[in-house]
Amino acid sequence: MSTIEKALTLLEHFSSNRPEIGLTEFKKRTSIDKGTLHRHLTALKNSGFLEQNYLTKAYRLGPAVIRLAAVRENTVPIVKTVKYYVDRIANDIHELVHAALPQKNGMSAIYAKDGGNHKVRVNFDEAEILPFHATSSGLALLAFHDDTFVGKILSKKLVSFTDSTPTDAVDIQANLETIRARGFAFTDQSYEDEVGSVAVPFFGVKGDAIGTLAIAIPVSRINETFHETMITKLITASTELCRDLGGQIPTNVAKAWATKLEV
Amino acid sequence: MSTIEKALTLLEHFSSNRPEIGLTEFKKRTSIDKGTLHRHLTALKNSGFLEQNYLTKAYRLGPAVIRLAAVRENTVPIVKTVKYYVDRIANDIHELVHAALPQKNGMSAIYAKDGGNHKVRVNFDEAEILPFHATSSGLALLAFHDDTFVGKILSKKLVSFTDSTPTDAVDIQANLETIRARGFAFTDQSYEDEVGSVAVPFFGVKGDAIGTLAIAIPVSRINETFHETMITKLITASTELCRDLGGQIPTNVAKAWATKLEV
DNA sequence: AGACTTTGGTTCAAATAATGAACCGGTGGA
DNA sequence: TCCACCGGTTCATTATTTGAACCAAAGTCT
Repeated sequence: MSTIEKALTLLEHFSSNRPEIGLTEFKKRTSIDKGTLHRHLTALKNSGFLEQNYLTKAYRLGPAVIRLAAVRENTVPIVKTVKYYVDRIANDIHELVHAALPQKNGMSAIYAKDGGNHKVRVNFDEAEILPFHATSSGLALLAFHDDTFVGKILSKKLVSFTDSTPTDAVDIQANLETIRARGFAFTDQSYEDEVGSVAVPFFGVKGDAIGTLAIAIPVSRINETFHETMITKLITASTELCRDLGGQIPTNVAKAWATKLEV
Repeated sequence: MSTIEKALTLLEHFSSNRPEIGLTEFKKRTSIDKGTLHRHLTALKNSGFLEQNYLTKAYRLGPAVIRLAAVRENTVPIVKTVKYYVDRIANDIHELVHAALPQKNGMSAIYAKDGGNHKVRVNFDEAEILPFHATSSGLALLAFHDDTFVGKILSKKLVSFTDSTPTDAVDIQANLETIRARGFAFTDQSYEDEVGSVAVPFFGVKGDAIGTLAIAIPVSRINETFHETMITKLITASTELCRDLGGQIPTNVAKAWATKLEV
């Protein structure tokens, strides 16, 4: 791993829940030498990717990322495009819908909308990293991503979040096979207790999964017919989304989705 | 300069006008060895900061920046906060208003609104880098930033964009002195022909300039009273903005602004 | 008040990774 | 068929990164 990658990995530790991280805390989280850490953090600071709270000396994300995100969204307007479909489904089924993109260690939600008027809601933190193996988003993406990437993810230690989190690589591989055949993924309390979720991938020009559309809902509200409704909505939206983004739906997925929609 | 900084500098080359850059084009723009460049670009790609157009092999910004920007905005909601004031001024004076943050080599607009119903408009590309020495935003920021930073900027070669671009470091230093006394900056066709602009800084907790509010308008529409109106609007907005962000207006600036508002 | 802990930050010889000139292989004209 | 241009790779040389020990300041306990 190059020095550059090592340094950029540090940025992954920031999230909405952990917006500022001090030198010592970084050391605890990474087991990288303090001297090295300090030099990396300083380099990131000099580049505008970090800035320092001048009182606590803790580091937080800097203004450079704002500009880059604006350029990226100008280049590939994924957030804007995805927003339309997430809103549509959310308003339609009155549940929490989100879209997510893959990062190195999990999916990152780029937009979410809670269309709910229910009392029991799933809480959801944008910019949180959703682990691949424990969420429907993650599984839906892995199923349609290249094998080497999947292998790399599943060879790491798979953290358990609930009693139902799958942590056996072989089981997960089998599940991915099923997901590939079906064209969608679902999980039952594998990441948070009492929460189930359904997800479909959407595809890029190469027919590779570049992101997911997903619905997270309290298990108490799931039943057979609603499950089917959610899947239909997701499939329809993803189909249109792929068209908007110039993406190509792999033929076997297109076939699986078509039979699902007919029923 | 560390390897990390060198690699991150590559990201500065991307903008809305130049969303994709190939290896050879990078080589032309940077005069870094091709082998080194390729390794750096690959490292950035592996970290999700870049991705490759699979047909042309050109690099473009990747999905990692989206997540980081979301976290940053969650931590320090500058874009959201600034939006209110930019919109207010734009709707008020019917001209192009924007807010910008400093990057390494210039200001980057984070939000812009054209409140105009005029035929002649100033065109404006968000995520473009506005050079410090040629724009009112840049000058307003430099005037209230630390001297070492200013020295670094002014010691580089100062590119000329129009016949009126100031390129003499001594002249600019003198101008910065004036801006410090007045509390605002203005330029006359120093970056684009026929375009003038006015800008005020806004301040962080330390009383340091962290960004600017600015108005860009065709010179034909500038006159004495309108000039004064623009400055008043900008000063009022920046004062409120600093309050929202918990920033501290340096006492001499506060004094200069107060006398301006009285008149 | 003084000792101790914890914080961020720095140093410099040893270890390692970055560098770049030359090279490779594919593609698209002329 | 040749040539130019593209992205990408190789490997000996070179320069940077690394990390254990150290420093200084601020807080905290006795």
